[in-house]
Formats: sequence, structure tokens, C-alpha cells
Amino acid sequence: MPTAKPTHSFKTPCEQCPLRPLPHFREFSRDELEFVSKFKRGELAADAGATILVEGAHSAHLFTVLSGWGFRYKMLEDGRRQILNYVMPGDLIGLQGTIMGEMQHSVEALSPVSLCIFERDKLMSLYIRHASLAFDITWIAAQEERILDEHLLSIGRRTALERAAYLIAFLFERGKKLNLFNGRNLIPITQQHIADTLGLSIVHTNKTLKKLAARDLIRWQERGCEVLDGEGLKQMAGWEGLREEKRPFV
Amino acid sequence: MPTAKPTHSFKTPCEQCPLRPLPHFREFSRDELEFVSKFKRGELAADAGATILVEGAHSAHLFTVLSGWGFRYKMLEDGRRQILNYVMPGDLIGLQGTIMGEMQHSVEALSPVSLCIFERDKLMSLYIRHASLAFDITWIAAQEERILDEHLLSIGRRTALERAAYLIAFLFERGKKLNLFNGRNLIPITQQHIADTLGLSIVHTNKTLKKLAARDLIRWQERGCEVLDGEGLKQMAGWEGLREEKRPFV
DNA sequence: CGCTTAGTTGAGTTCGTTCAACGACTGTGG
DNA sequence: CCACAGTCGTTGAACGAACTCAACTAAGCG
Repeated sequence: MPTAKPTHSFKTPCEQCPLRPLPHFREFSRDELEFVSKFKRGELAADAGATILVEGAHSAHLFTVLSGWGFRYKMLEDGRRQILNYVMPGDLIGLQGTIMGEMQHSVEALSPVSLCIFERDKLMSLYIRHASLAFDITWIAAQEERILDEHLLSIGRRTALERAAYLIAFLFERGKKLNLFNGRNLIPITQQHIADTLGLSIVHTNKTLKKLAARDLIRWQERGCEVLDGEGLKQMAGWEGLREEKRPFV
Repeated sequence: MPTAKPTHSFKTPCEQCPLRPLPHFREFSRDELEFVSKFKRGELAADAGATILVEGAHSAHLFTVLSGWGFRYKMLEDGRRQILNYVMPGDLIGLQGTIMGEMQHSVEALSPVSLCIFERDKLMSLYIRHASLAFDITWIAAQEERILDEHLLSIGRRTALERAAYLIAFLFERGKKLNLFNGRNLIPITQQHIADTLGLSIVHTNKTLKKLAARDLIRWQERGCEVLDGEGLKQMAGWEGLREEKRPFV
């Protein structure tokens, strides 16, 4: 279990951020970009499987994901693990730790991940000097809350088959918006991750995924889940999909 | 199903807010109080069982709970309901709708509830003029996220007995901090609510609660759950409890 | 007094679990 | 280059948790 995280002092200026041109994100003023650029302290690269943040830690940093896939999770004493949500480019991580002291969940990289590092001490000055960015951070927190609401509904009230369909459709939609697929719609995830997200055992998860595959909705391939029919998955889950909306990020 | 909500133009000044003296909340400066008082537009009273906010609505308001118990929930097409969290004094409701347009969950009163009404249009001016209060709103959103994380862990990975113990211990701790109990530790909730929170059927919920009662952890009484041993519940759930920390509210 | 809501209990069924074993693939060291 | 261990996915069988169906009690209310 690699925990080390190579720190690069390498720093792409925010004005040239590869994320900003994506139609999924809102546009930023010169003024905002300039401030964020000063707020940014450096970059960090994590290998697949590396732990980015640990439950219980008092992180001095706040991160924005630049590229790659990861996930947030919590564990019980005896090792039972629950994946709470997935993190993708544009997502802010470590906000809880920054605002309230201690992290209460861990974050792990699913693929190689690169992150922007921000200084937690400067967050208050962002609130004072750039209300629009402060509002954005609240927006991001409220959005995360929405997603957690939907996950809760899913785990609590959907059947195993619906749950699996929902999760994969969800990851697929997010990945599409962020332009994360090149040709093949491959989500870099193992069945163990799916099981730990859905609150199912790995055996039953496997059998459930086989049912989705039998209906030609997905195909399991080389360390990942290939989505064949995103709409079919949404229909199976009874899920409306994500809202079409420009979102902010820091 | 009562949906009407009697609107009072009655308005307690924030400086005399009954919540502010509670040790659970942080202190506020004169300046902050003055601003919040102007931000407040009125009060609203909801009967037990009344719907305060509806999924899909574009609410023009933001509320802070002044007194009473309520809950947030989402429903699937076919009527399956998932309770996401409970709302209690000091909680902000309608933030999602305010920031992102449309509410994606409903809120219902569990007991008679009174609320402060805020104008959604003035939220931006709060961000511009009072960074500390803006930070507080982010704090509240991040706190809600934490609670949802814990609920997700609970539903996904705890057994039925652990889940039930966790939920009741959670409601009990929150109620205690807010001084909501007078003598008897009675949580105003039905077994149907518990079932819809835990993602269980009502029959199995009943049998699970009986087990907790058999261990003298709770007792079911006149329209509610009486807590006999909060520590025992936490232990049974393997839950650490809420952090001891002053929290903000608006 | 009947009607409704909330809680209780038993019986039978379904869904999901654990246990166990095995195949395919990857990376590593001798 | 092969042997070996480790991870990931797959499958069958037996068990257990949670569900549905159904019937019944008790309390509250018009």
C-alpha cells in the first residue's frame, strides 16, 4: 500500500490550466485567475493506489484535482470500508479538514492523479477578498452534498441491480463531462471498489455486474468497466442524470 | 398530508435569538448580528407533518430552524422513500435550492417547527460584506457533508442492529447539545421514519428496535423513542460520537 | 362508535452473504 | 526463462439476514 506522495514544486499557472477551457466549467475573470494563481502553492502527483489524505490527519493543505480518478472513503474499526464518493478533475479535496481541523475520511488515487496544492491559511483571505470564489466553494460543497444525498437514496432504497446501474451511469456521466474517455468508455475501477461503494459483498457485486453485462449495458475489461449503454443504465436505475450546468472550481 | 404553511410576519430580533446563548453555538459580534437581523425577513411556523420544502421547487427563501424537529428526504418514482438527515435548531435549510436553483430533496416537520426566513437574493451581499458569515455557511455545508458521510458508512456497512443504534445515538447527541429534552429523553419519531432512514423495511426495523429495547438501551413510548443509555448505543454502533466543538449558524 | 395510524408478531420467501475453490493475468526474483 | 506469489474476476453451494404478506392489538379522534 503506497502512501508516499512525490511532491513536485512544478507549477502550471492557472491562466494556462487545462481544465478551464472545458465547457463544463464556468469562465473566470482575470482578477479571479490572478488570485487563484497566487493562492496555489504547487502541484502533487500520486500513483494509482496511493493515499492522498488520511482520516484523522490535520492537513495543512487543500487540493484541487487536475487529472485522474480517485475516491473518498471511511472505514470501521474492523476493516469494513465504505466508499463515499469519487473524485475527478475540478473536485476540491480536504475542505473538511481545512475548515474543521481534522479529516474524517481518507482519499486514495484510482489512477495516477495530479493535484494543485493550496495553502489552508490563505483560505480566509479568499473569503475576504473574493466573494465570488468564496461562493464557488460553497457551491462545490453544496454540490457534493447533493451527490451524497443521491448515493444515500441509492444505497438505502435501490435494489442491487439498480444501485450498480446508478453508480456506473453516474461515473460515466461525470467522466464524459470532463472528457476523461478517449474512444473506449473505460472507468478505471475494480469490482471491489464497486462493492464497497454499493454496500454489497464482492461476490454478489460480481453476480450483479454479470446481469448488467448480460443486458449489454456494460462489459468488464482489462482492469475496468466499459460502458456500452449509458442511457440504458440510467433507465435501469431510474435515475435522471446530472444537471446540465456550468460549474465552478478553484 | 398538510402542505400549507402559515406565514407569520412576526419577527424576533436576532439579538434576542433564544439559540445564541446556547454553549453549543459560537458567539457573534454586534456587527454580524446586525447584518443577520437585516437579512432576516420573517418567521414561519409549520405543524407536525407539514411539508416545509418540496423536491423540484424553486424556493425564493432560505431558512434557519429556530425550534422543533424535521427531516430531509428523497423519493423514487414508485414511492420508496429515503430519509437523508434530520434538521434541528440552528440548521440551515434550502441552501441547495438557493445556490443551484432547484431543490433536490423535500423537508418535512416531525414536530411543530418554527423557522427564520431569509431572502435568497441577499445571500450574495452576505458573501461580499461579511466574509466571516460566508465562511460559516461553508462550515455548515461541510458539516452536513460529514454527517452524510457517516450515514453512508452506516447504511452501507453497518448491520441492522448497529445502524439502528447509531441513528438513535446520533439523534440523541444532537438533541442533547441543543437542549431539546426536558427530563425524558424522547425523540419524536415513528418507526416508519427509522425504517426509511436505515434503508430497512418497517417490520424488520420493529424487530431490530425490540432487540435494542431488550438490552435496555431504548424504550418505545407514546409516539417516540426514549433513550435509556446513549453510551451503550454508541458502543453497540461502534460510533465515536459528535465532536465537541462550537458551531456557527445564521 | 367506526376509522385511522402506529406498533407487534409469525410464516414463508427472496436476496445477499460467507465459504471455498479455481482460472487468468501481472510482476518479480532466482 | 521459469517458478511463484499476488491480485482480480468467476462460480457453486449452503446459510442467514431482511423482505413480503397477513393478521392482530392499542391508542387517538371525529
